[in-house]
Amino acid sequence: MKPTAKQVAHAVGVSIAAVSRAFTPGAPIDQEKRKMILAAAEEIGYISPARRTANVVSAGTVTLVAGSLHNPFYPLVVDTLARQLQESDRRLLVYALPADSNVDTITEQILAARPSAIIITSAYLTSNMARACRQHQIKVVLLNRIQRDIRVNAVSCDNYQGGRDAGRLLLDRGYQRIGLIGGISNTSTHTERVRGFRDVLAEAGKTFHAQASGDYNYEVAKTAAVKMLSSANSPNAIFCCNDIMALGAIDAAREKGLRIPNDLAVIGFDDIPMASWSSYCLTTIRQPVERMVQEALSLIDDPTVKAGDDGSTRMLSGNLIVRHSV
Amino acid sequence: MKPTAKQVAHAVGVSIAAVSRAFTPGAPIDQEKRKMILAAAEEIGYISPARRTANVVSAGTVTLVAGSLHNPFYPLVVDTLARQLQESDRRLLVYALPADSNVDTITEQILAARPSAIIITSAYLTSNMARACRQHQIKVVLLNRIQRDIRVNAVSCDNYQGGRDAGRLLLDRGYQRIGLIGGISNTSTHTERVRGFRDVLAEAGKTFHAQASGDYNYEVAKTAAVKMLSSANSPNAIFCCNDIMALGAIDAAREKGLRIPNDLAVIGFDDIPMASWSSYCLTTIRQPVERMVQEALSLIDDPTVKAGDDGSTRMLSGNLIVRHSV
DNA sequence: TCAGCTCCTGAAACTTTTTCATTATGCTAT
DNA sequence: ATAGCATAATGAAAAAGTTTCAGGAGCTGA
Repeated sequence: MKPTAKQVAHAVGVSIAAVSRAFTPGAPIDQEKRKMILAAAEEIGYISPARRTANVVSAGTVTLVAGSLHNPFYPLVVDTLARQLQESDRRLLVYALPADSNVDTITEQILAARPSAIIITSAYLTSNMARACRQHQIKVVLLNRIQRDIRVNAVSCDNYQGGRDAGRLLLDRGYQRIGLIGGISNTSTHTERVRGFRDVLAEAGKTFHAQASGDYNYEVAKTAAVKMLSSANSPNAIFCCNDIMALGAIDAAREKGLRIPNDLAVIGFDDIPMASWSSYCLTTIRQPVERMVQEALSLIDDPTVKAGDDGSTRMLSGNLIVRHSV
Repeated sequence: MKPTAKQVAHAVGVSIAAVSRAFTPGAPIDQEKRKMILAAAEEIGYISPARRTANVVSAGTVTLVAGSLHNPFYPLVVDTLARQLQESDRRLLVYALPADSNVDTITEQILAARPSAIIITSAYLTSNMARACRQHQIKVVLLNRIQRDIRVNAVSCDNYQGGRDAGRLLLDRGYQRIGLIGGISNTSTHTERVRGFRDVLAEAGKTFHAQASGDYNYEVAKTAAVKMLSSANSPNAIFCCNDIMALGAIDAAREKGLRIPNDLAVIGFDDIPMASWSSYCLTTIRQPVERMVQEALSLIDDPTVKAGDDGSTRMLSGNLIVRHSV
């Protein structure tokens, strides 16, 4: 038997009309009374019809908070997510963050839409927002981001292992002067990839021959690569923390007349569509986007995963895709 | 006096229950009868309560139907749209169409969410869907698409003029053997750009020196360019109907040892971020994405533009961005 | 032909919203 | 102080809308 307004009215000792008003924003009713009614309604499990239809609309909606879509990896995520949601008859709500801002700037806006689940990628989850989500019973999943200070659910490629794989390949191929172009230094993707790469080099008794920051940006990485390749005794292999930087490095090398991979080997990370373009044939670590998105959604769908709980991290291994740039 | 279900019921000659059912998805009612009721309701101006509350919820949400996000131009649109909507406290709902399918495959899904406005880009609006939207009082705006058979609102870059500008530049620079790599032939972007380009050449008494289809795809365009450049007496300038194809053409030329622009001039269309990468420095026609999105939203916000009305087309001029590929 | 089935329907029961008359409350001008 | 007035909150009842239910129409297969 479905709970009705009548039951709530009886429990609180008011008229049915009062219950209806309690659920209507702007209706003339005492705030104290409204609170009591809302509390009683929650206890009994009564949901007003208006709220019911609103729920139906928002139930099938997953919210994605993305950073800039300039790195082609993220459109890939959006695309995959949208498709997978469509298959299960759900919708995708997208927020794009202004460059280098954190989630807080639009937290209120996001919460106002009362989403039932949020996927955050390429942006920091602040403890502020984490608390708000916990309070509102909203599930949060970090995608391609890991954050140690806030214990929330996260899905990520095994960036450490990916970094190791990249390093191992370069070592196996016998490259001696190995350089690194890093991403944005306070991101988990950057630190983990670098750590994996460094560890495997260290195990072989090697260190970086050269090192620079590329800011996860084509132009910055290209400039860094030019500089790196201009030095005497320049590296003959470079690991770039993502693909667009790797493309920048390749273009830099070509401008200097170096041939890939004969004069310089380049390896990237992500496997964006451009990596397979025949001009680049970039060797890279493929992030299993399809499966990452699947995992993120399964975390959201899993009823045993509660909104307020401390989360776990699901780590998926990437695939070394060997093309011709190494 | 607000229109009621009773009036509708009376007008059609059915029970009030039937009217209620007509507005409830999945309720058992004859489709013919539902249509009649919906039509009468529209005439009388009756809106079901569920629809009414749903409207409030979805009022701040704009739906975008995009094709594949593989062409970097579309992530640009998504990004811009998301930001502009955020500024006015609204949300963006994204649908991604599986490659080469039309809107019909997800029409029902889209309509089930009861959007108040839809922006369609990179996908055909079928008359089917147009009719459905008209029935549900949903505003539709085509972005970067024009369709002559269905009169709906559209915002587009002036592709014809852009094609002309491209042609003029090549003529002014004195190129004699001019080739064309087209996009997908039944899109308005393709036909208009080609038409403008062809017209300006014709006015100078010239025709295409070579012509091929690149399918709006890097690899296809690159292959086409290789073939085009292998023929005896190959073109020394190529207009590509969008930027990724132009990048393909440049890469093809370089593989054949040609230098840009000395041996081959290439001009694209869109001005995607990669066009400005220093390896390409692609000369191209910039689509004014920011303003296109603005116009699309202003069409949606303009209360004098009615959902069911025949629409108008707003044409914005593109900008010729001269870099070093011509 | 007819039982069995599905699908559709209006009446009626039920739920919720809205209207309306009433009361309570507080403020102002005398 | 207190009459006069405006405002807000309330329940009863009317109105509006949804859901249930019993039946009827049409189809199908024995």
